[in-house]
Amino acid sequence: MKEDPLYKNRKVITIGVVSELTGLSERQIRYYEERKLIFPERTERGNRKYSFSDVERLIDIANKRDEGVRTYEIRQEMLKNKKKEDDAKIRNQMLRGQINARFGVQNPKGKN
Amino acid sequence: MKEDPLYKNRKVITIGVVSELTGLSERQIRYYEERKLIFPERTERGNRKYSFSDVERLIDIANKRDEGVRTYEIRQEMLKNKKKEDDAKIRNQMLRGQINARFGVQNPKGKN
DNA sequence: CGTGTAAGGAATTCTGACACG
DNA sequence: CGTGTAAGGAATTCTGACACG
Repeated sequence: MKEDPLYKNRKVITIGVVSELTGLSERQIRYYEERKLIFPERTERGNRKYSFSDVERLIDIANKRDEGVRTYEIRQEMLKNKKKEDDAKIRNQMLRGQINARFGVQNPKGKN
Repeated sequence: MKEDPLYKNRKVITIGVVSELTGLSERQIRYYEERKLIFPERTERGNRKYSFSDVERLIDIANKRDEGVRTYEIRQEMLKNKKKEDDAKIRNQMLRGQINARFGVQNPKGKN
């Protein structure tokens, strides 16, 4: 896990600025959240906060929408990609497991 | 000049979020601007927008203040550092000029 | 389905000022 | 000097709803 200087993923941008950055209306941005295409965090009071990644994703979404792609379809595509990534991650972990079993680490948790 | 993915330097964070991020009061943040330690941009209406760099600089400032350093002194230090950078930049440009004069570029602007 | 809009309220931000020290 | 605070107003954001298509 990398840490802090992942400016790209830190949720700090309010919806007004996101609207400026993307050219989308606040209505649209909120609607894409309703359709589970985007997942802002909230301030204590409840104001939405977005990351640069979110902004980029919104621009992607806007382009897809311009091509006539439905929000549902965009979501399906997202889920498909996510599944691929997750699968890759799991394969990776299994590989590590194999390696440790054969070559490594008598005492994985450091217990006695 | 690098371009867009300089997330670090894009002014997009409102003062409320900056306050959360730095632990400083909005009053303090505005005051450090008054003392020319920090230079937010503004939205159309006039709301301040800060970058991640600004946030980091504010954290630096807060640390200096905790050590008792005055805002005036912090500013002097900043200006000193800036001067160094600018001087380095100029030396760099002069060097390029020398190189071009001796070895390069008959037609620097591409004109006929 | 995707987006606009008016509605009402609550939180945000702004500026200029007084306060203290 | 550095920061808190109350003041008043303007812009922001939120939600739920009606509208159109």
